Amino acid sequence: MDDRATRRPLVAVVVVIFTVREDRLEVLLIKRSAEPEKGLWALPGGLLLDGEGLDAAASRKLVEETGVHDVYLEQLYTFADLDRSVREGSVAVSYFALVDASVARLAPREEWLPQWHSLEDRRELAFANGRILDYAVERLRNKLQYSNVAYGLMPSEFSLGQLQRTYESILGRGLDKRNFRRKVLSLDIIAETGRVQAEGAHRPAKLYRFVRREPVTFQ
Amino acid sequence: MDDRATRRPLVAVVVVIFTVREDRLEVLLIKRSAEPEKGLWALPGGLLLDGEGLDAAASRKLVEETGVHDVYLEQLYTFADLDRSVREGSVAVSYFALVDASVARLAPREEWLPQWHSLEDRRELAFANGRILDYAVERLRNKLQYSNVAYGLMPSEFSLGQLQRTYESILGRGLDKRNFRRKVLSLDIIAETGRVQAEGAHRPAKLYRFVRREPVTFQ
DNA sequence: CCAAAAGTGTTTTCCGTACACCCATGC
DNA sequence: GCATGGGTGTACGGAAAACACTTTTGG
Repeated sequence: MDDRATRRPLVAVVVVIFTVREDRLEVLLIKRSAEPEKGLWALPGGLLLDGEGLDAAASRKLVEETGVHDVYLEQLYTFADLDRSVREGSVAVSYFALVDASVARLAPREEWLPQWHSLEDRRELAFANGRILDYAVERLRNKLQYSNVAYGLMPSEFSLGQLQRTYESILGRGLDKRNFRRKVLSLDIIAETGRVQAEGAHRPAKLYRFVRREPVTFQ
Repeated sequence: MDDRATRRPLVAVVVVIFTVREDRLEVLLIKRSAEPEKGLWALPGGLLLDGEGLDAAASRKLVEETGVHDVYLEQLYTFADLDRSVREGSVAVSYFALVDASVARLAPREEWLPQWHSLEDRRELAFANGRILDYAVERLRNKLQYSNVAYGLMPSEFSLGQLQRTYESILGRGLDKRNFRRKVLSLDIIAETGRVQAEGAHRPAKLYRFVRREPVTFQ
């Protein structure tokens, strides 16, 4: 075997895929079907294909696991020696993504099964995945304040109430309705569609859409 | 030759080393002594050594080029295919660092000569180094507002005037003296040493030191 | 006494937060 | 008519920004 080759680090991507289901922030985890840490849950990831770029690999992983493309995807941080199952000296470039759970179609595998997990429920995380997850959540919560990332989680039309519940689920705390509305409207990231949504025994809600369904940051 | 080996990406680190000299923000560049892009200037960097971690490699590069250790060093972003001289499929993990120019001793090589360059003067930058540099400057300016990173650029004792000039050099704009003093003092990152510095025909300045010479972030 | 940098407070503006009531609808 | 979520304005407090003069020294 080529001696230099064994010393050459492998490069992998790891993707923290978030969604909001039933007012809970959830993350996609894969059940490991091989040693080490077999049976535990881990963030989806894998090696770069020959000649593939980092963003491309992350995007491919996202499609493989959820079937969605063109969602919010951002590089987070790069770790060395994250997953010792690959080999010592490996490097993992982490990403985070936001998908609309109602659009995602999780790969229906027997082995390496993907599944949404509530964030609290992280007892059985493999490797240092807990650290990445914490970091991703922190970044997501920050980004929410001064960008339009949430477009990745919302259907094409939505009420301000729905949007607020999504924000609250991610931030893990309640928000004041009036302050929330003033804030998101002042950012000019959403616009009225002119249509309303009548559901239930109460006043129908105006519907909004994101002005741009691509990353926009302020400040 | 092992076929898998040729497809295995190489991992490099690239370090954006900043300093402030004569009230100008400067960056350390290395003159390339080999093709491609021979003769152009590039950010210092290199491959990981066998078993070396990312932070360790960045730190080693910093010592090799400037002789300093224990300075502010932070991971920035990871690029694929940055430096095509290494090989296609390579990955470069970028870092940024801050050093006191009066302490740094640049490696006195003939080949691959390191040299401080003003930020404006970037006509002859190799590869995509310009992008990394822009990103590093942006991150540095942000970090300055809510951390004590500047400790890496200041001598052990300094006046508030000196500190303000350093901030202004990095931010590229003037700051109000009173607001600046109120701000940095309120952050509790510096403390009076009790000594003063008399230089020139004017009132002597009180000297300060950083309370902690290690990364501290607020908010 | 003059030039030069050190040092010092007050006012205004803006942003985040706290807070309570009426509106339109289905049943 | 009542329960339900939709929709709206104002007041307060803290941080950032604007702004000018006095102090201390060396020559």
